[in-house]
Amino acid sequence: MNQTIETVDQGNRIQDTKERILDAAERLFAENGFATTSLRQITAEAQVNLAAVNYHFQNKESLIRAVLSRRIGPINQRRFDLMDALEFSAGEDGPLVLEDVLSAFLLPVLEARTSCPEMRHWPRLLGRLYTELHGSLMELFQREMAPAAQRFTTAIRRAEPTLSPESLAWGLHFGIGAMAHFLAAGELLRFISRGTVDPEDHMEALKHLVAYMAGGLRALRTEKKEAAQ
Amino acid sequence: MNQTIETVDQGNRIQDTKERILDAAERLFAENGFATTSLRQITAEAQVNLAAVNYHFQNKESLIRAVLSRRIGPINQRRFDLMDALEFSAGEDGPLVLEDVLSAFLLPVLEARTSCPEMRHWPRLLGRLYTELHGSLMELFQREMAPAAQRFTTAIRRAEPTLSPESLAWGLHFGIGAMAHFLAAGELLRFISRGTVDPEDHMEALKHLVAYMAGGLRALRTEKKEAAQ
DNA sequence: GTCTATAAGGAGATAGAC
DNA sequence: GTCTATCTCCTTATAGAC
Repeated sequence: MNQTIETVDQGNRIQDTKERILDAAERLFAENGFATTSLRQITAEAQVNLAAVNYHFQNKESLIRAVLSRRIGPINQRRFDLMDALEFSAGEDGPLVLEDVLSAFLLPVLEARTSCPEMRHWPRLLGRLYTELHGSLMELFQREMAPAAQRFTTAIRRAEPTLSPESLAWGLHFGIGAMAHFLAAGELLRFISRGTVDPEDHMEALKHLVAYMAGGLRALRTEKKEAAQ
Repeated sequence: MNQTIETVDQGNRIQDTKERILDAAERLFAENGFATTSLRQITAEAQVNLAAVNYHFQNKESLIRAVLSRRIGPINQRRFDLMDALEFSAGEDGPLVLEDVLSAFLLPVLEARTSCPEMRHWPRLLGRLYTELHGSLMELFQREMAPAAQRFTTAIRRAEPTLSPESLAWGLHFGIGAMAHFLAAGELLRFISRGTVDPEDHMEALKHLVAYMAGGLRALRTEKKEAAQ
C-alpha cells in the first residue's frame, strides 16, 4: 500500500499522514460533529492506518485540539491585520466605524469558506464549537480567543462610546451566536426564505451580518423603549 | 426494588416510568448533548431499568423525538396565545410593534427556564437543537415549527412593512442564532462580561435580546450604508 | 410492565513486528 | 513511521423469565 507516498491531494502535492488526518478530521467534525465522528471514519477518509492517529496525536481529544489550533491562529492574525489597517487610517484618536470593526471580525471567518479550498470546512466547524464544546476544549478555545476578544471589545467601545460594558457583552454574545448559527446551520436559510436566499454567497452574508450586528448593538445603547400594548 | 411506586418527584406526585425517562433524558441531553448521552446514563438517572427505554420508546432516536415533541407544542401554544392578545388589541389593521412580536416569540422559551421547574432544561436543549440536529430530527423540528414560523413571519412583516422578504429571512435566522446561542451557552456571558452579567436573569435576557433583534432587523430595512474606509 | 442476561457491534487505545 | 492484531470497555438493542 504505502499510501503516504502514493496519495496526492487535489493540488498534486504530496501530503504527509499527519496533515491528511487533520484534513479528514476537520471535514468530518464539521459535517457530523465531534462526538459522532469516530477515529475509524477519519482514518478511512484520510486513507491512513488507524494506529497512525494515536501515533501522531495521543488521543482523540488531542486530535480535536490540533484541528482547532491549526486554524485559529491564522484567522485571528488576519483579523488583527485588518484592525491594524483600520486603526492606522483612523489615526490616534480618530473615529472608528462600528461596521468596519465588525467586518474585520467577520470577514476572515466568512472568506475562509470560499477563498482557500483547504479551509472550506472551518466555518462550519467553528459554528459547532460554541455549543458542542466541553470542559478542556472550551478552555483551549477561550485561551486562544482571549486576545482577539480583548482587542475587538476595545475597538467596539471606541466606535460606540455610549455602549455600557454590560450591553456590549450582551451584544457581543448575541452577535457571536448569530454568526455561529449561520456558519453551522446556514442551510436553514433556504428553508426560512423558501429558497430565495443563498447562504453560500458569503459577500451577501457578510453584508447582512454586519448590518444586523451593528443595528443590534446600537439598539442596546439606550434601553428606554417601552413597547406599546 | 419496584422504583416506579416508591419513587416520587419533588412535587410529591408519583411519576410513572415513561415520564421519568423523559425527564432524565431531557436533563442529560440538555447538559451533554444527544450523541454523548447514553441510554444507560438516562436509565441510571431515572432509576429505571435499561430495557424500559426500549419498551416505552422503540429506540434512542424515537426517545429524542419524544423529548422534543413533549415541549414544542405547549411552547408554541403559549406563543400563539400571546400573539392572539397582541393582534386583538391592535385591531384588524392597527399597527403591530416589532418589540411586542419578538417578545411573544421569545418569552415562552425564556420563561420556561424559571417558571415551572420541570421545564428548566428545555431552553438549553432547544439551543442545542439547531447545531446538533441531523436528518430526520431536523425534519421533525421543521414540521413542528412551520406554523409558528409562518405566523411570526407575517407578524413581523406587518410590524415592519419595509423589510424585504429576503432581509426578514436573514434577520430571523440571525435572531434565532442569537437566541439559541444564549440558551445553549449563556454561561459564556460570564466570561465575556468578566462576571458582571448574570445569564440566569431571564428578564434581563429578554429585554436585551428583544432590543438586539429589533435593532438588527430594522438595520436590514435599508442597506444604503456604505461604511467609511 | 418490569426485570435479568446477553447478544452483537463499535468505540478508543496499545503492543509489538516490520 | 507504519502496519496488524488485539485488548478492553461501552454502546444499543433484544429475548425471555416473572
